[in-house]
Amino acid sequence: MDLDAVRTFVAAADAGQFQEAAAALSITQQAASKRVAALEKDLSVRLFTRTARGVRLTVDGQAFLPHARELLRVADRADASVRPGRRALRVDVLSRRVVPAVLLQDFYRTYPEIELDVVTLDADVTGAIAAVEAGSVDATFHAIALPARRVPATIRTTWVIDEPHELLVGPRHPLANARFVTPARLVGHRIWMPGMAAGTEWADYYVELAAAFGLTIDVIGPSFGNEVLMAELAESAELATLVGERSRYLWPDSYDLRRIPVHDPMPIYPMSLIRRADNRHPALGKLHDYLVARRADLSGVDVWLPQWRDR
Amino acid sequence: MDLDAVRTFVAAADAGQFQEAAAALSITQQAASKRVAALEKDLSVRLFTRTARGVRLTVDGQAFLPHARELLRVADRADASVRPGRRALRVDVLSRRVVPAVLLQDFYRTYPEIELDVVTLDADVTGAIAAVEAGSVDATFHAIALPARRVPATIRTTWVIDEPHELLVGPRHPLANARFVTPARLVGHRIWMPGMAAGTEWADYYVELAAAFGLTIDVIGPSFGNEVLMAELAESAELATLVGERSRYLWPDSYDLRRIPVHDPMPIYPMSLIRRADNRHPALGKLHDYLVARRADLSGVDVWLPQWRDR
DNA sequence: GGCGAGCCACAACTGATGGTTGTGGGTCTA
DNA sequence: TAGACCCACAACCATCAGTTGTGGCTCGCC
Repeated sequence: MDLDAVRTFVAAADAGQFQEAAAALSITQQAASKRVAALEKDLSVRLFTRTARGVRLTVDGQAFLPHARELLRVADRADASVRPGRRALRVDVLSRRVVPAVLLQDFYRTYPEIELDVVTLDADVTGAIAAVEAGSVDATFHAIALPARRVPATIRTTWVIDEPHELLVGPRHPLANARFVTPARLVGHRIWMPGMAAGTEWADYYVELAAAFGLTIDVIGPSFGNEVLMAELAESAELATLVGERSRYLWPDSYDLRRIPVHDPMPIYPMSLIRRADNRHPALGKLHDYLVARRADLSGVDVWLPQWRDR
Repeated sequence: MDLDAVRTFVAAADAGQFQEAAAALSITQQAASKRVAALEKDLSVRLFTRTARGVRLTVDGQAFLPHARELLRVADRADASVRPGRRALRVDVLSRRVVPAVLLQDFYRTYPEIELDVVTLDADVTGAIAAVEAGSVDATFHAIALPARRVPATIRTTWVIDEPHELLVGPRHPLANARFVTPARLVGHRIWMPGMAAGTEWADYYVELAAAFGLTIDVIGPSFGNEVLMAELAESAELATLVGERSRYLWPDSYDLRRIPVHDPMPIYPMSLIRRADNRHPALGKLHDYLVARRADLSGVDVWLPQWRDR
């Protein structure tokens, strides 16, 4: 199926004749006729009945028309998704399972008319900022809310996310039925964070958290995927892991895992929206305002934040 | 943008290399490379970074990928919409504003996974039945519920809709604030049904209704479109029209029109789902059952039904 | 009734294009 | 260092999508 043929079909259906459709597409009437004939042959169905006054849709043509329009619309959007200047808002997230991705989905549900492309650069903070500076993405999320890190002058950051952490455990774990836990109560328990490459901001966070409260957080061992992690957790009476409150680690509800809130203090993972100061993409402003408005009010709550002193 | 190129792009993104993608599409590696290169040139953007081990998506490629998949999906659906044997359920309605279309939309909302094409044949009952017999549509809706009309043996009909009629008037009409009216109270009022070509089943219905209660229903004059009708109604202190309870005649809420129910008796427009007895399209059964289940229970209600004796 | 207007389809031609084979260059591995 | 593996470029060729030219059909109007 050829998109040009589909375009010609739609134009002809709108115009009611090939002549005018051809003119609109800057081709000859014969070319338009040929295109539609080729499309009809391809679909092995007749789309128009030809009359002396023009063309009229057949039943098949009528059924095909809305699909054809949809096809052209999608093609246009696909084109727009990469066309510099008019492209959709493009936001980088570390993973599609953690908070930023969840918030982006909520944002999209609130403003379905805003074109949004979510990508994962697989880069560290520096790489992501470079991508933002280069303009290949409009925004990214990283934990640079605290003063420890310098960013180029062209980059603007806004602290928009405070993600509380929860303990994720299986039913046989001693804390499985706790209503909440304090960091102090986690001392001695094994907390497992596989697949956390040392040096990433997440690893840094957990290392600092462990140091602050004397916890044992294993970042060793490669991750064999989240499926495996979930299965192991569900089985084990000792293992636990930490996840963001709004992260999506439980889609296959097949595992009987429990999320236990952590209080007093509540470990917060801070994240900023990072964008170029001169990026005037209208949707970017909306996203910024949306995130700011949704930011939780933690005043009065006893929270713990990392310092990232050594970065 | 060429769909074959898009297909190649998706295959290559999935495979991580051109070689394998090309094999899957039964073309040479060089052809695949060329296709993607052409697509990149067309979009004037780089979709892959080429390495010695294969290809990896660029940011643009990553953003483009979901759109590309969607594009192929839509193309497939478009194709299926006319491909005999595997095509979507195709239902004929007289107009997209009257009950059957509304019910089809509800049906689609209930079963979004069912592919559905709504067409308007612009034919009379006989023509519509012929189309159903020929298999060019799977079903149609017409007012042949009553015994007056014979249908071919291959055709099966089920009375599935009882549509009450309401009076539609502007704010200056004397009945504008009535909670309901009886047909008797409509005597002497001018009821306007423009665009009702004599001989259609709708015209027959209104003629019989007028005769039964001594109403004056003007079917004269061509319709200049519903916009004009709505505007005239909104202005006039005399004109009124009748519409089906669930019909969509008010989308531009700009007109201050009121719907007044008609009782004692309630004029009902009966409609049947008409299909071929041997049509085994699974969605057709679902539609049938859905409509039967939604049919209103009018037992105990004083209704008026046409006889269509002269057909 | 005949004639012109308007539209679509077929035919012949041609330049562009998408496919093929052949080959070279690059990187990773043994 | 050789071989495996993958991508890109070049040359070639068949097909195809566009063009112009023409004929047939159906209206509507003198």
